[in-house]
Amino acid sequence: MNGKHIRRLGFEKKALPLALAAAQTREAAGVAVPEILDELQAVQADPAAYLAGGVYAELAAHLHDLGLGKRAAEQVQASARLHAAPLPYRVWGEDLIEPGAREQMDVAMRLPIARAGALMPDAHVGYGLPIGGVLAAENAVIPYGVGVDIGCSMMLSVFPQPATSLSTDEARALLMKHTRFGAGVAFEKRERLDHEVLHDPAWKDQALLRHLHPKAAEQIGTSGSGNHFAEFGTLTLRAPELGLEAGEYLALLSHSGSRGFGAQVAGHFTALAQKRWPGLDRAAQKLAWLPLDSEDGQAYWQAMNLAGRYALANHEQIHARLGRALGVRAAAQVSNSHNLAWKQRVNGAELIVHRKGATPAAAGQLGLIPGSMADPGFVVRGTGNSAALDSASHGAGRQLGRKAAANTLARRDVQAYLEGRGVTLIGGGIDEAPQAYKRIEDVIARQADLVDVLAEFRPRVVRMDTGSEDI
DNA sequence: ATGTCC
Repeated sequence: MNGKHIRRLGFEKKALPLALAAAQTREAAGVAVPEILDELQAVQADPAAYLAGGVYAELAAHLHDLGLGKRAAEQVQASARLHAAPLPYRVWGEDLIEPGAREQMDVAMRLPIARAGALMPDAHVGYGLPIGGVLAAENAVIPYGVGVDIGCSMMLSVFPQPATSLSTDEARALLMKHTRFGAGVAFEKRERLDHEVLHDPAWKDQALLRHLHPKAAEQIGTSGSGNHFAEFGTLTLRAPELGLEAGEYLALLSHSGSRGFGAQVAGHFTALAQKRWPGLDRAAQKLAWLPLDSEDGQAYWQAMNLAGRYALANHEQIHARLGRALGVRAAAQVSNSHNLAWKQRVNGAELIVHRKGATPAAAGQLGLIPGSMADPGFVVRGTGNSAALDSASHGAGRQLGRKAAANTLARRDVQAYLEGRGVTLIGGGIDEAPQAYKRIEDVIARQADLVDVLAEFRPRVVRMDTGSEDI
């Protein structure tokens, strides 16, 4: 009797020495080898029957545990199975939304962890959850339900002086000197500013965060690429609001996120989530989630919230640098995150509400909904619509994808659009052309029951990343 | 969205 006989029966790893020891005991007791092999096969077939005692008990216990482990793993994967039909959800501005975004939201509403959802009128196709998608999940957070740019957000500063007090040339010079745009861009060493968010104790809690801290420190106060911008313009208040009298004011509006730091956090935890559910339906692979009560889920929650605070710190520095250069203190400031997840009570239960390109719009909550580089943006106040999970759109939303915009739009079309509205543009790729976006007036009109408009902001001097194709 | 890897 030797290991070869045992291995041939399919015993491996820890079961192999256990089976061999039992077999040798039987052999010493005078049992013939073919009979022992029959007994081993019987233990293999039904380990539970041999648990009570005897020479095969230890082997049986081990095989029994293996079986339980396998069944548990199967149960875990079964718990990831999608529902056959999506939970019902409301859509605002259905006539403005491409079918692909609806299909993505349908898949999200079939997730076993989904409890409620809504689609905003700026919705368009994204990775996993569509942009403009709102999804409430139970005890789970979906990295791609938040998005790659964790904490992407808006900030508005209103200055107590007329819009005409800053010339186009002055505005352009200020933006060129005090903002930084582009992927990978950081502030020059001697220009860097400190911020309390860089001293947040959370940075020391995870190896990933410790590793990303230097990048965060060098990129703080920068604006990134894509649809991010910083712009001076005119804010029109038709009635007293924000602690200000009605009138026209000089204002600064910025759109920025958590830069390389947030992108790497998103990538790290998306990979962990996808690894966790190898059997997940292909259609939902990018919606892989982390249980909030798991170690990975807790780590993501901490990193995500740190990235959210960091993104707002970026805006604070953008506004502080430009405000200081202007020599004025802002009379009012509004900001909001539109790529983040929040704990929120929904129909009496505490759920995780993901907003991926959606503005929080609880009753009385202030928010900012920008149009495009040459179209107005709006200061809004939420109405607290529960069917929308207290949300609104985060902008106009794309009607052309980046490639489609580059293929169908011409520079002169964009220049004419900018000239017609008196907008000066620094940088800005063709894929960010106003014509690539839905009409903001339509998008605002479709969500009259989600937000009240308090003020209109018209951009005058806009800075964006150069992009691949300069206008 | 990000400088293609944590």
